Order: sequence, then structure tokens, then C-alpha cells
Amino acid sequence: MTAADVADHAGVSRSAVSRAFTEGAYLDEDKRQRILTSAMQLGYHPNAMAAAMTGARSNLIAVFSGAINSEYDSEMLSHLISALNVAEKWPVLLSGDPALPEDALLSILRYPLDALIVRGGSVSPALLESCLKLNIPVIVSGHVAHEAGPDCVARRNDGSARMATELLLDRGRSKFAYIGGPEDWSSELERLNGVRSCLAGQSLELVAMTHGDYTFDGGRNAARDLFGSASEIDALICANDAMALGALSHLRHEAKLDVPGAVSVIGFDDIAMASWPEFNLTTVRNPIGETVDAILRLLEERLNWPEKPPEIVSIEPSLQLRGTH
Amino acid sequence: MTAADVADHAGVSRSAVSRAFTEGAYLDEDKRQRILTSAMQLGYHPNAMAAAMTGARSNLIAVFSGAINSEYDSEMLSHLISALNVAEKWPVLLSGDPALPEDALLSILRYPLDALIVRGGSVSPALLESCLKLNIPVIVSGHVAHEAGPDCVARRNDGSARMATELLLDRGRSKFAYIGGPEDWSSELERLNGVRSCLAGQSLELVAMTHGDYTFDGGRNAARDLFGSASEIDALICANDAMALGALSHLRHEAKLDVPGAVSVIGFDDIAMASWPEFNLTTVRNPIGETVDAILRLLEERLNWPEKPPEIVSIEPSLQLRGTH
DNA sequence: CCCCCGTGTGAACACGTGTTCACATAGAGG
DNA sequence: CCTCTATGTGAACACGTGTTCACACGGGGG
Repeated sequence: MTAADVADHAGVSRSAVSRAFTEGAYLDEDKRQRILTSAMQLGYHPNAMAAAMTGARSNLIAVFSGAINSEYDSEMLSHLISALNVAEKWPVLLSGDPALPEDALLSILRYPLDALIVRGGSVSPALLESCLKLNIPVIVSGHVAHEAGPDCVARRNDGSARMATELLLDRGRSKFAYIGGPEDWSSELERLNGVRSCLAGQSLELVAMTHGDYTFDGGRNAARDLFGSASEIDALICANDAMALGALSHLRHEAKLDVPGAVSVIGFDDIAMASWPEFNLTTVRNPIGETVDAILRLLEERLNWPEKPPEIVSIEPSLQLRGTH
Repeated sequence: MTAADVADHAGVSRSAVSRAFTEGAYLDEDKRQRILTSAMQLGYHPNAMAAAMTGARSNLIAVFSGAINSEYDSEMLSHLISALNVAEKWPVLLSGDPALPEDALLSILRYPLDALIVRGGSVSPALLESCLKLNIPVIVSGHVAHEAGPDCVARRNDGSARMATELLLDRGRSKFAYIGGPEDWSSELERLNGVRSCLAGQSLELVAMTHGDYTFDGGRNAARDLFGSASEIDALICANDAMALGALSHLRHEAKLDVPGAVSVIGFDDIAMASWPEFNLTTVRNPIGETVDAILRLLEERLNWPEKPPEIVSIEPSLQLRGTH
């Protein structure tokens, strides 16, 4: 079903059909109505890809979501998809599944993408370089890429960490332990530095730390390790809520420790489950709505003004006080 | 960066460049290598959309995911995306956000889609009809469309329900209550019928029932209603795990009822949280891996054999016995 | 020598669109 | 009447591919 078919059906030229779907084009109003009616009857939709070939935007946005195993990521992703759809942009999803060969992902560049949205710090350098070469705008979320180039949206990781640490210091805690994420992520480093510098202000140091994988089970296992060896801990900071919930589960059900009586626990993100009464987790909120709004604003601005200097948006965290601190 | 640029750079014709990327085309091996080297240097990728215009597959698959608010849906979605990516298919996501105007979604039909995967029973009839008109294959997951047409993958809802009911009957329960999902979904009807027919076999009836929205909070509120009025209930069946967890939370923390001592609770799906020690929920497993595998098999078969008669794949549920029955 | 076939190659085409270009029509102003 | 402008209109083009078509070359069999 092409514009030519509609033209035949409505008894006009193919150009007229194209103009009927183009806002602001010279076309007799009666004729336009007749064409739109014919198009409706025939179920005709202009082919977006044929249009994109002549230079129009494709409205396809690649979204590289990293591993979606974490609850926060999937909440975020779902909001991002909705927001893109509302703006009539169409997200093409690339999973961060490590089983995927690198060059499979590169083949997404065969499509006329308007932009690439990268979630998390795990951007493949090859993919990023290829995008740069092809002049595809890149927007990074959850990580500040210090190399010149992409627009970024990220919470203040060091500020968040300082907030959490200060809360527990004020509460009178002094034996701090930390469960981090994968070591090589830049966000991880920032958060750890935030905790350490804040403790250093009180002449304190971490008494124990380890790394998890951002999952519930990972947090529980990490807590087992930490509290098995160094049981004097009275404050536990976890790099995300899922691990904090896992740690909480270990402390209450396996180690039989009183939280928050004997140990304070705090996480990051404020996922839905943190507010469930079973957990009631104190956490540092990482607002999804603001983040998604910022991504869409940056996207729109970048598309309309390609030469705009790169912008870095900082998302302000806030404490969500509940029952574990 | 086009095939013509690569042709100039490598000193060959544009046809040769196209052939270099086409498996099984007549081309001198030396020449092919020279072309591929040039392409690599210039960062050239064949334009998938220009190819699709001449009749090749686009490898774009629209995925209509319904509301992604439920944990099961997001686990499922993440697996589906990975599987599609591994097969070098690119999912274009459409959110089921009710704020989205219907015709916005219709405009996805402007793209050359290979197929449409619909999750859940909430297919817009207009969208479905348009796909049919455009000859785009549709695969429905989690719901059997009884109108002739799409391939379907669905668990046996009635069988699942019977399994759950029988388990609690064997346990000696007789005062059954049920928390369902939105009333107008076909899967909901099947499950409810399964419960009722199984109870009828023992000359029993539901003593209470209500509807939730498939969320934790919805389940908790529903349980408040049910147990506020009819406290003789000793068996609670919830249409999905999220609601079962919410109900469990109410029973243990608010109503102070002993589960499973005084009341048995069972859910459907077996989401990750069901196995967390805080809940340890007995549930009917709805295997995600098998479902995704079936979707991909149906997709591949449908693409290679468009005239194949529609197929309906039933996913066999299984009991996951834990600590709430 | 002639014919045939397998291999290689470039020119040309089709795909479906949005836009530009040249041209037509008509009404207004001198 | 002539000129100029505003409004419509269809033909033609460009976009970047994969494939078909016609043709060229060379070697083996009769």
C-alpha cells in the first residue's frame, strides 16, 4: 500500500498524497480531505523509512539498557519507554546481556538512529566511538562520561554517599561497613569516595567492605561475609537498595541482629520494595521522574541544536527516612 | 558514508561493495577482502532501511508490552529482549501506558516491521486489525486470542488454578477466598473458572472474592477488605505473586494471622521475590524461559513460512512449594 | 576452430518517500 | 490590456541499497 495506490484511488497525483500528509504544504483543502479519506479506507500509512532516507528524522532511538536485572533499572526503563512513546519516539532496545557478541550490537548502527541513550556506566568504547564517527548523538544516564562528547544525566553519587554517611554518624554510629557494586564502574568509585571522605572528617575509616552484584542474593551473601568476620559493625551502607534488602534479610533472619537497634542499614535508589512493611528501608532517593525528564529534555535540545555544547545534568538526591537507620 | 564512498576508496564499483556484504555472491576473494578493509576504515555499515525498502527483512519487531508495572512482566520483558537481540532482531518497545493516545501507537505501522509481539490480553482491536490488513504477523503471549489469526503462547490458566486449589484442598482447607486481577482479561476468567470448578468437585464455593490491580499495594488492600468482613477464610488464592505478597504482608503485619498456620496463601508466577526468606511464598510457577523460547520459535517459523496455520503453544505450569501453604 | 559454461563485473532498476522546479491559473493593481 | 503575485499542481530527482541483466573473459570439450 503506497502513496501511488492512494493517488489512484483518490484520482490525484502522487505528489498531492505526499502533500496531504505534510503540514503547511500548498494543497486544496477539499482535495486534502478526499485524500485522507481514501488513505483511511485503504489503510495507508506513509513509510517512515522511505522518508528517513531523504533526510527526515527516523524517530528511532536506540536504548542500551545494560543488564536489566536490577529492580531500579527496570523501573527506570519502563518510565523511559513511556516518556519516549509519548514524544512519538520509538525506542529500540539493546540488552546488556554479556552473552551478546559485541559486533551484534554494532550492527544496530545499520539503522538510521536519531540518537543513542545509554544507561549505566557500561558503555562499550567501540560502540561509543562508532556513534561519534557516525555523528549520532549519545546521551548517558547514571554516569558522567568525562571524555568530551555525550550529554549526561547523573545523580550526585558523592553527595548521596555523604548524605547517607552523615545520617548514620548523627545517629551515633562509628563502625561503618560498605557493600559496593562492581568495582570498575565510575559511579561506584564516586560513591565510595563520598563515604570515605565523610568518615575521614570524623577521623573514622571503614571497618569492612566488600563488593556485590547489585542483586538481593548478592547483598545477602556480602552481608554474611562481612558480619561473619567483623561483627562489631554498627552501620552498613549498601550501594543500592536490592543489596540493602538482601543484607537486611541476612541480619534479621540469619544473624538475628536487631535493625536498627544494633545495626543501621541504608541503601540507595528507593525502589518500590524499600517501602514495603517487611523491609521499611531507609534509603537515599534517586528520583526516576526527574531523571527521565532530563533525558528527554537533553534529547530534544540535542536534536534541534546539534552544535550545542555538551551538558551535564546533576540530579539531586534526597533522604527517605524509614525504619532501618 | 555510503557504499559509493567505499567503492571510491577501494577503487571498485558500487555493485562490488554490495556483493562484498552479501553472502554467496560472485566476487573475487581478494577484492572482497580489500573492500571489507576499506569499509572498516571508513566506518561503513550497510543501511538496513534502504535494504528493507527493496523487500529484505527489516529485523525490527514491535513489542507491545502492556503495563510494565508488574515484576513478572518486567522479568519477562528483559528475557525477551535478550533473546531477540541474540537472534539479531531489534525490538521496538511500545508501552501500555494508558496516557498514550491510541493513534500514536498506530503510527508505529509507518515502520517496516517484521512482526508484532503482544504481551498480555490488552491488545487494542484497532491495532490488531491494522496489522492484519498490512500482513504483519502477530504473536500473542499470555493470552489465547480465540479469533482466528495470531500465533499464541499461554500457560494453562485453568490448569494452574486447579493445581493451586487442589494443593490447598489436600492441605485440609475449605474456606476459600480469591483475589483476582482486572475482571475483563480473558486470562482472569480462565483462572477463576479453574478455581471454581475445582471447588465444585468438593461441593464447595468461594466464601469471598475481590479484584486487585496486580500490584503489591493492590493485594494488601484487597486482603484488608476480605479479612475485615469475612474472617473465617482459611485459604487465599491470589491471581499473581505481587498481590499474594501484599496480602501476605497484611495478614502477618496488620491482621496478625498465622501463615500458614491459620491461613494458606498461594500466588501465581514465581517472581524472584517469592523466594526471598521474608516471604517464602508457595506459588504456581509460570516458566519465563520456556515462554520466551516458544515466542522465538513461533516468530522464526512464521517468518519463514507465512502460510503456516496458526499455532497455540501451551506452557505447563508447576507447583513451587514453599512456606505459605 | 567453434560452442558452451562457469565465473566475474559494471550499468541499470526498483523500492516509497519529501521536496524542488517549472509551469499553470486566476485575481488584483496599474 | 499588461504585469505581478499568490496559490496550486504534476513531473522529476535524490536517498542507499540488493538484485537482475547484459556482457566479458577464459578454459575445456567436440
